[in-house]
Amino acid sequence: MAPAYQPGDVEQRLYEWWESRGFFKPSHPERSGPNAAQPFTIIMPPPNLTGELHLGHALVVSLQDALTRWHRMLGDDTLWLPGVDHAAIAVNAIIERQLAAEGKSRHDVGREAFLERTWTFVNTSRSRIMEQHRRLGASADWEREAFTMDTQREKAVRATFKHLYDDGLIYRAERLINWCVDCESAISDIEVEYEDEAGAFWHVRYAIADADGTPTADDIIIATTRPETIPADSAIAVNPEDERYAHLVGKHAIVPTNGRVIPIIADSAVSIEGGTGALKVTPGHDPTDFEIGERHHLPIISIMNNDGTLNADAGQYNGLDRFVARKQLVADLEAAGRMEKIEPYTHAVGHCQRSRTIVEPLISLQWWVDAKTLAGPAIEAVESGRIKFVPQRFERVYEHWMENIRDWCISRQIWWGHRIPVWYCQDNHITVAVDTPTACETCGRADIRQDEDTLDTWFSSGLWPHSTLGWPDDTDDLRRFYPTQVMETAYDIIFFWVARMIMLSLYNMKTFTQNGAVADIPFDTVYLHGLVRAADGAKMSKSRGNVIDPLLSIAQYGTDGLRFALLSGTSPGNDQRITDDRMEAGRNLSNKLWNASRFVLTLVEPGDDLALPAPGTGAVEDRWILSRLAHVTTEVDSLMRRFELAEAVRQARDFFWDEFSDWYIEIAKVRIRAGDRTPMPVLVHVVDAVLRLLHPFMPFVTEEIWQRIAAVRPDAEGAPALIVARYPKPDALAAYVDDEAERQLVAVQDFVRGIRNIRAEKRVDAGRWVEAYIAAADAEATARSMQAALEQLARARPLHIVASASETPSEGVVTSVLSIGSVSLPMAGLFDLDAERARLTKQIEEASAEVARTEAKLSNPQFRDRAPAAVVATEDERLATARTRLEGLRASLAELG
RNA sequence: GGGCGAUUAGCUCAGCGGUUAGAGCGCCCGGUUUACACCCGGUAGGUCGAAGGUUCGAUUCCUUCAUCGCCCA
Repeated sequence: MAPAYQPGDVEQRLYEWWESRGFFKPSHPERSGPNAAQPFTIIMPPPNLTGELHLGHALVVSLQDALTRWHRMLGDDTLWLPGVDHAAIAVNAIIERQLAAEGKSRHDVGREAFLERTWTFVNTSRSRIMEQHRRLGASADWEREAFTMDTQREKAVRATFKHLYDDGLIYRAERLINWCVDCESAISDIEVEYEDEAGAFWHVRYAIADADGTPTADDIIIATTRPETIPADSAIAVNPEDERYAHLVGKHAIVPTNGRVIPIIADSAVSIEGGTGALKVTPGHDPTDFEIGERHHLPIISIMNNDGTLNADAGQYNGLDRFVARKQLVADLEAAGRMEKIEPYTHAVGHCQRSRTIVEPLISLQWWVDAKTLAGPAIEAVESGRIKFVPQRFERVYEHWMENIRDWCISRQIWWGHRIPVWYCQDNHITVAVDTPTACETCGRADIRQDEDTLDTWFSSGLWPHSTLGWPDDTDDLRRFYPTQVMETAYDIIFFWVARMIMLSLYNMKTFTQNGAVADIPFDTVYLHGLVRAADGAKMSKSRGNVIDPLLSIAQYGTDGLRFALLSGTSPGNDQRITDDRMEAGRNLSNKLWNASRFVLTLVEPGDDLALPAPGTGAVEDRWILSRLAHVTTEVDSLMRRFELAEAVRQARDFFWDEFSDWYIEIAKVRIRAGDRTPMPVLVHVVDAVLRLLHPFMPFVTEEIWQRIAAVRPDAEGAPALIVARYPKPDALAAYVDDEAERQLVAVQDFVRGIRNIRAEKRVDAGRWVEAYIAAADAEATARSMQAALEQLARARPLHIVASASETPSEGVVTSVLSIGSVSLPMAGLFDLDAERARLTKQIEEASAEVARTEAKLSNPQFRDRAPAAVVATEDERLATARTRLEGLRASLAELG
């Protein structure tokens, strides 16, 4: 084995081997009998196919792969199903940009050629993002890889559309929608992002009309942030409580740009404090105004074209771009003396999530999903606890959103995506079908044409938990793996994915049963992770130029190093910062695992008996490390069950590095050099167990080493690879828990540290051997049994082990009094009486403080009465220990004279 | 406007009712101890954002406030 771990030599080879052996596929179809396995399924939330691999993906893969590998090792029938999302608007825009570069529009080339071109792009892009996922070690079942646009998913989309339509939950209606001028498409409410922008409140003076509609001298001033919509005004509204305008309600005003007469109405939606208190009402271009318009039966005037220019209804502004029109209109109002004042004003402006351009509310005929009806069961599923969120606080975010949900606009005016499965005949009869129809359902005419629009990408993503398993067909996968166990995604995606997956799955799967019970939920746990931020806490983005390329990190630190960094830094629902330090720590851990294992492997000799000793037998340090392993195994198990992956990996790491490597191996070395082979089974066993514990987090280095371990000690169950070997089970190790051995080893560590401490303090050369005394108290037998190891670790020879401090010399020795016993080093020439006195005095102060603190606590009758007995007992014990130590220190000081 | 999160050692973060509050990195001191310098040994470093309250006991629970960030309207 090489003296340092080289991830580059290992990763690709192992990955290909795992995949070729079929280890990524679910392996335990048996659900009853002795080998019964329960299913564990994670459906990968589909990454956007245009995406370049970033650290967000790396975190997703690290988390989902860790959960998957853990469950696979637990023996579950484990499936991690990968897939890709077709990212309709993004891809459509890319192809349109390509065409634009050639001086063409999509309309020039036509739908068919456009889609042909799109598919070519999609097929290459798709494989790249999944290839990159493989580099991260994703143990997903690639044979089941799904795509939101493939045939099976298309079938699911059409079936869902038809069912919803037949149930009256999908309808077509003309309503105010969010229009993206750049995408030339409607987008849904959640695809609009609001950003504060510096704008203005334009205060415009509208003349009051008399009964004939002629302007009077009287007027009313409105404040607007969107003067270009003035030609579309339908009314002026004031608050009914607003006394300033009470006399004008019921009268009429004149639209300054075109002289149209509009009513002045009272509506409580108008804020008295906002602006001038008088609001121009433009139902065709503002959602609030649209609602006011509905209440007052106002006409809806639409003055904008789909490309953001104004239309003929805008009069003289016909043909102008919306921003040009605004400037022109403001200039005209100023010229006409209608502009009272212009006030700087910062307000939230809606932008298209994709194109970043300002969204226009426009009236448009679109397809809608009745989200309110679907939300009912979706709320119930979470409130009843059938679906749980980790961390739980996001349940409230989810419920709040669901309770206030509005109908979902699902049609898009772009070509890439699932074309709406609706056909119209000449008489505009509607036919909705799963299989492409040849005639109108109503009148039988054959000349039908399909709706030109496509569906929101998230409509197909919302079906993902069941469409990937073969729904609407009755498939083995669906019966075997639905409902899934975990949906793991980022918290900022709750509304996009999680909410819609829950709504649509509950709807489609409402009659699905498992073992005779309704099994409609898509997953029982939603695990939400946070954002990966740059080292300075900033969000990573291309425009900031602070993006870390995971592939470069992998090249530098190994996949395991990167995964360790991401996994040890994540806690449910919280953002994390990624730094080189953390990845370095991961690389170092890989190397430490490699070297510790390499060392153990070089020690193994052909004749060694590698069977673990029975519980309670063997050397005290063997019992100690096995007891610690049992504790760590239990701890990791319970942390994993609570999705505390970072803490689990830390515990495993700390055990391996601090206890096993720094102490157990060092102690075992001494025994082995003396010809004692009994540490061998313990060494091999602990390395094996640590590799198992860490495999879900750092799959490559652990597998690479484990293969060599298995070569000298084959897996008890014959597993050919760590990826399919058994995870350490807490109950199997419970018998090895040994409190007394742990207590004894704490004393041993204290002896060694005590001596090292004095050596460092007295500047004894690191390589020099010194004489030392250990007054071991009730760890005497242990100290004697470990004499050689103690000598080596403390570099102390001759080392005298005695029962109590009274048996050590008192002249010229430097002493440390420990919780159990004490150590002292004869210092001869180096001994400085004053320094020693000062040292002991300082320690006495600390010990006295501790005694005083503990005494105060224990002498409080309230504490004795009300604190749990176990806590009181701990304090009693602490006091006794502190007193003993204090006495020892005082005795040492007294002996100095 | 409503809600959520964060605030702990120089940095990044654990801990979330009961030890003298921990880790990694960094700093300082010492190391060619035959697994590992991607390492080993030893130090230093914190009134746990502020103020109240509950409790025998608060970094941990409650209230208010401050700063930063996010979500919703």
